Amino acid sequence: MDSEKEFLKSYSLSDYDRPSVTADVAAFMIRPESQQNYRKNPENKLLLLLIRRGGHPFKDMWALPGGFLQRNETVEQCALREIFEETNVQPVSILPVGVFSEPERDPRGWIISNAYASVISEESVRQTGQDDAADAQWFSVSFDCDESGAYHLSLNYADIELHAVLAAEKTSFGRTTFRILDRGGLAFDHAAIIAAALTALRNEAKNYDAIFDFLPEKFTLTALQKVQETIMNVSILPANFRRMVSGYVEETDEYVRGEGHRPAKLYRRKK
Amino acid sequence: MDSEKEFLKSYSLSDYDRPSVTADVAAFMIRPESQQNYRKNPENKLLLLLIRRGGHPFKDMWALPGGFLQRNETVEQCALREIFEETNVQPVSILPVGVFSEPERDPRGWIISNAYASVISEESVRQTGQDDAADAQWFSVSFDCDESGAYHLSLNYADIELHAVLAAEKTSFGRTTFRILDRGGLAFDHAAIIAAALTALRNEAKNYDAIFDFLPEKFTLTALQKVQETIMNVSILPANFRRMVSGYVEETDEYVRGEGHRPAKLYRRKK
DNA sequence: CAAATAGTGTCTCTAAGACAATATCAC
DNA sequence: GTGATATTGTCTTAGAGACACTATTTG
Repeated sequence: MDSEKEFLKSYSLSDYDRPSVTADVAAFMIRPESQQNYRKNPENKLLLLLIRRGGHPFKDMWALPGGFLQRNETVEQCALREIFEETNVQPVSILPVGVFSEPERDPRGWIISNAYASVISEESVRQTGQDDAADAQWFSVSFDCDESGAYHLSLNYADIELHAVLAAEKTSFGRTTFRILDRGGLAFDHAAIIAAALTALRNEAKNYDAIFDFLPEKFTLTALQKVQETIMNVSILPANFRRMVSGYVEETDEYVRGEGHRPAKLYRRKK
Repeated sequence: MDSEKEFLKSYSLSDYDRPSVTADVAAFMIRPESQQNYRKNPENKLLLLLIRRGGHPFKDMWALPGGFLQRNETVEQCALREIFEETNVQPVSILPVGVFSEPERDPRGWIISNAYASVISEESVRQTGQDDAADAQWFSVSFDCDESGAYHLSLNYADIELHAVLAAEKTSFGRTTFRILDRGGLAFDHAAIIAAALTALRNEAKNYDAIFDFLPEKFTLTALQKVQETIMNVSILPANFRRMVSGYVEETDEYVRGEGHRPAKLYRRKK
């Protein structure tokens, strides 16, 4: 073991060329949109946090929050730190999406990105009173495939509309990666990262793992169902949804009253 | 755009501290073990490629093949390159397993690892006539959970037996990560990487995506079933397995004869 | 009572597990 | 014929989709 100590003392990593490493986070939130009819339940909108770039490159374009990996932290911790710095919210869960390391992906040089998706509850953002800096905004998201097989990612905030076009490429093990055809106002390769993050999020939502973190601790089953429908972009019959999530939730004693219709029991995530 | 060019000219990444980045690959293969009775079909063994470390740190311990990311390649390309350098086989498919970036994971300094699992057919290894260097060997793998919840990873080659013990930790989105309790002769945090790779591989095998690459282009359904059983560590009734994979394979005109029992039709992966 | 959601019951259909039965070869 | 695998058919069961129905509240 002496020889190992000796070896490490003389060992230097500086001979090798090293990339800069970042963590970029696609932070999602779901916001209820109130209806005209007071009796109707609100519809949901899926939102994604974007930051307007203040400097070059891609100045004034929109990008995912992210930053450089620091010594003494893991890439997961870096992702959590970046999200907290932007939103003042500590997300409960982050989901690894992939590593983006195309040599030419960043004009500043050799920078590889570890991408994560994270889920933030609308309640926690409202409570922390996030300062509405003009350079950080929640964009509503739509992501669909057209007849020709091209994927369209639309992001909207106020009168700002970003529209990226991507091609899906099958890779090994049934995975898909996205190639950017038109980055549509998004910086770097972030359109491809967002597409991958949405795909990962939908995959997780299949087994109800990704949906609870969008909501407060106690929720109605209808609210949970709307979250699921918003993420997966499908519609589900209430009877079937209740049966399917019944194993993942438990009742509380509380009800939501005063909505112009039958009160709904509040549920909690099981275990 | 002039100002962007100007900015990039003066931009330097060298102000930031940067980690070294590696790709480490858990390369799996399945080898048929011939039986006493010539009439019986062979049993399968799951094998993993390990390299004996020639230098410090962890000198003489066993490690996954891997190496430093080079400029002008992606981490996937780096993983493929490393596998090719060790086996002379170009694997068809690699599966991202995760990023391992604990600050203290490598005594040489700040080195983060991108882990991949890959699948190699026994046929391709046999054809390329891999040189049996004593420092690169295929170990048979067993990975199980005991009653107390601890995971045991056993790797065997000839009289070498490595036995690592790990604890599973639930993380967000129903994912599990492994913490090493006893690294059992494996270098660095590679026991945890191997555990994560096996978990990822089993997940992919569920939808029959991971099993075809273990076999040559044409195969019998029984051979395919044995691969599935070996990876998932379960046993399946032949009638049911045939029904389940029927959508993923297509017949050929060829048969395997001379095995002491009814000839089996050869199949091919569909599309 | 009307409008809306909350919640239950049940029929059907599909896919997987279990198992019985038949087919076909080498020796 | 014997012993092995190859292959097919069918009964059962679990879970998801469809849909009809009841329950409860506000205005």
